Amino acid sequence: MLEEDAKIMVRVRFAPSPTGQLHIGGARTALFNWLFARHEGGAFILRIEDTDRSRSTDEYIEAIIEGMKWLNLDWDEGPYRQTNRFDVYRSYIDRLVQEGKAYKCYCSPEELEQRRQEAVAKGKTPKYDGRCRDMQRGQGVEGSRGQAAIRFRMPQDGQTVVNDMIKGSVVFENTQLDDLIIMRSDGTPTYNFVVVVDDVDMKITHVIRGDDHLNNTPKQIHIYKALGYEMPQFAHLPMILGSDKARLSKRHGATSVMAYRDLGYLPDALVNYLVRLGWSYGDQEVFTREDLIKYFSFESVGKSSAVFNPEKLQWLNSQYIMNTPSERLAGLVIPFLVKEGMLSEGREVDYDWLSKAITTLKERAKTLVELAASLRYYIADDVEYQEKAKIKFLNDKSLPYLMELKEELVPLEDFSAPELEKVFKAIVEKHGIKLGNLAQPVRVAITGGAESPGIFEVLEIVGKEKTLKRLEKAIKTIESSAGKEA
RNA sequence: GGUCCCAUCGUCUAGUGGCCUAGGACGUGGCCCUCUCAAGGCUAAAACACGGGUUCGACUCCCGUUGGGACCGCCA
Repeated sequence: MLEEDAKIMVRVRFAPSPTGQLHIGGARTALFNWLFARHEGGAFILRIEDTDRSRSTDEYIEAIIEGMKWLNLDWDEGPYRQTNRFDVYRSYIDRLVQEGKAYKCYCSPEELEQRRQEAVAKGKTPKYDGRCRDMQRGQGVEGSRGQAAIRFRMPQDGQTVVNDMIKGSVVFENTQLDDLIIMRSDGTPTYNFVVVVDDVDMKITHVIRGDDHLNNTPKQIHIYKALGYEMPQFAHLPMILGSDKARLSKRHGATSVMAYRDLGYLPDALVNYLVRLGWSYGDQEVFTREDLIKYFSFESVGKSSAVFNPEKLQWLNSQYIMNTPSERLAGLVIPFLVKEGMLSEGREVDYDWLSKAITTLKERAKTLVELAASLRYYIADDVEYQEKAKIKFLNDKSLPYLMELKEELVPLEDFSAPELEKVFKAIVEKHGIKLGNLAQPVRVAITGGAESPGIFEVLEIVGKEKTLKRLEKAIKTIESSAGKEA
C-alpha cells in the first residue's frame, strides 16, 4: 500500500483536432489512453486542438464527442478547447522572447516557401536558415514588412534523447532541429508549442499518441526545458495501415468510427478489434472491457504498424452479436429496421416477439444491418420468392406435400416448434420421404428463399395465420404455373 | 533527398537464447454435424526478408543490406 501512495496520479489525454470525423486511428489512440488511465486508476482528459481556426469546426467537435460516446470511452475532464486559452499561450511566448529563447522572424511565408523549394532542389534538408535568428532587437524591418512570427531557438549542437515507453530510447542530433514557429504573424500559437503548454498546465504525466509524432518530440522536449518544466513520459503508438500498407485514409473505405455504427457494428466489437491492433494478451482474442482494463500494459504493445483487416473486425462483430442478449439486440436493431422500411418510426414494437425472432437469427448475422435484413420475412406481410429457390422447390413434386401439410396445420391449436415438428415427422414417415423434401419447399413458401433458421421455429414465430396464408399462396403459385404449361 | 521508426503465415499476433517439428486468431480448402443456411467441432495449406557476426546453441543479441512506413508547414 505504501508503494501505491508513492505512485503519482496518472493523467493522460486524447487531443484530436476537429478537422474531420473521429477516425479509426484516432479512436485507437483514444482507446489506449483510456485503457491506460483506467488500468492505473488515473484521469483521462479530452482536449480539442483547435488552434487552426480555418480548418476546425464545431460540427467536427460534436462528431468527435459523438464517436467517443458511442465507443463508450468516457473522459474525466474536458473537453477543453485551446481557442479559449490564447492569452495563456501569449504570456508564455512573451516570457520566452523576453529571455531570448525565442525571437521574431520577419521572413514571409512566400520567401520561406521559395527557400524550401530551393533547398529540396539542391537535395538539402529543408530547414529554416536562421536568417532572423541573430538579428538585434529593433534591427528588423518591423512595420515595413508586416507583423513578425515568433520562432523558438533550438540548440544547434548535442543530442536529444526521447525515452519512449514503446520505442525505447531514440536519439536525435540537434543539428537536425529546426527553429520552429511558435506564434504565427497573426498572433495565434502553433501546435508544437500549445501541446507542451497544455500538457504542462493539465499536469499530463503520460503523452500517448501516434508515432507520426515521434519526430516532433525532441522539439517539444526543448520547449519543456526552455519553459523550465518537467517532461512527461512518452508512448508513441505504431500507425494503422490500409491494405496497401499506406497509412489508413479515406481511400481505404470506411475510416470514420460512425461509419461502422451505420454499417451495423457494435462498439464493443470495434474496441476489441482496435485494441488487438498492436496489443496482445497471449492467445486471447475476445475481451470484455474489464479484461482489457485489467490486462492492459505498454509492455505488450508492439512496435510495428498494423494493417487494418475488415474481415477480422466482421468476425469479431458476429461473435459479439451472437453473445449479446436478444432483448438488447432488439433495441439496437430498431433503427436499422426503420431504415430498411420494415418499421415506420414510432410504431409500437412487440419486443418479446422481436427478441424471439432475433434469437433464431443472431448467430447468422455478421452485422446489425444483416440482422435487420434477415428479419424481413418475419415482419413483412408477404414474401417474394427467390427465382432459383422457387424453381427448385415450388413445383409439382412438392405440391401434394404442401397441400397435406396445410390441411394438417389448420386444426393445430398449439402452434409451437415441438408440435409442428410432430406434424412434419408424421407426413415424412407416411410417405417415406426425407425431411428435406418437405422442409425445403415449406422454407421457400414461408421465407421466400432456401436458407433460414430451423423450419419449426421459423413457423412458430411467423405464426399460424401467416403460415397458412403463405402456404396457400405457394400452392396457388404452383398450380397456376402448372396450368400455364399445360 | 535528410531524419526517425519498423520487419514471424495473405492479415492480426505468441515467442524475451535451448521449451520451436515456430503456437493461436481472421480469411481460404476439406471433413463431421444437419431440414437449408449459419453456428460449432476436427483438419489442411500458409511465416521467422536477406547476409554477416556473437554463442556450445539463434526467430530471439549486434552490424550491414533490402523492403515498408512516418516526419521534414506561419497543419495538427
